Amino acid sequence: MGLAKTEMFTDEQNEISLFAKAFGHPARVSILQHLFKIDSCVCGDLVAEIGLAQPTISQHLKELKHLGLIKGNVEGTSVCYCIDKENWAAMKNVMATFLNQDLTSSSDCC
Amino acid sequence: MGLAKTEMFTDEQNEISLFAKAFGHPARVSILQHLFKIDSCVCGDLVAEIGLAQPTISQHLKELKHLGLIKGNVEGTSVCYCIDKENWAAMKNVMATFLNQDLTSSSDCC
DNA sequence: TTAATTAATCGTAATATTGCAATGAACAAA
DNA sequence: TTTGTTCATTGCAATATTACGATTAATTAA
Repeated sequence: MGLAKTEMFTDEQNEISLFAKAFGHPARVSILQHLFKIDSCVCGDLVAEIGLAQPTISQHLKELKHLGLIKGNVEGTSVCYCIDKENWAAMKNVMATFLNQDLTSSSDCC
Repeated sequence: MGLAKTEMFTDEQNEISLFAKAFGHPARVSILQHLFKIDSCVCGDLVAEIGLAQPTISQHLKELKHLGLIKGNVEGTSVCYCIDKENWAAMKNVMATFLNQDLTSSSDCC
């Protein structure tokens, strides 16, 4: 159905999956890496950097902004996007907890 | 179009997004957490644990297995699934590199 | 004002994902 | 053998995602 039944999962599970979904497209991974690299950016640069049309980039930026991972400031006719480092750190904690589960257990059973 | 143009991104970006996509559904997050928790590999107890139909769980397991994050051994009529810890560790390295990008830079620009 | 620039939004087509009923395959016990 | 159990696969319907042309909104410069 394409519909995730969020009510049957914990808040943590839903949060992890929402963050993961944001990284689940190479264009968004690329956008985030680029924003980290140059430390500040405008949308037009991203359109040139990544080979997708301007509305497509804008749509990906909107998703990342909605999740709080980036923020955008209007500067004249252009918009300055950058990583929201506070929220990024919070997201990283959530993801790290999930990814580091294996530290507690030890042996392979199968 | 729903089609990711993988050829315009780096192998690393595509790999990150593939792993992230696997975690982009709460059911798969829940399956992985459960497999970690009970450590001894359960089988279709997952169907009881999570509130989804057996074919749905089986489909999610197939995706996780295809990515190498879990492995399954047939034991009589049941199948024993567990985390592939070696591959999990490799995945964790890839994801950690992506998530820890912010450690190098410092100041917020916007 | 007008023109140029930049990015968001709208509308829509193509594709992907999710979920499950029905069925099938493999195995164990009777 | 027959029956029951467990899980995979098939086939579909419902929904979500992705991409982009066309347009709009906001701003700057002339």
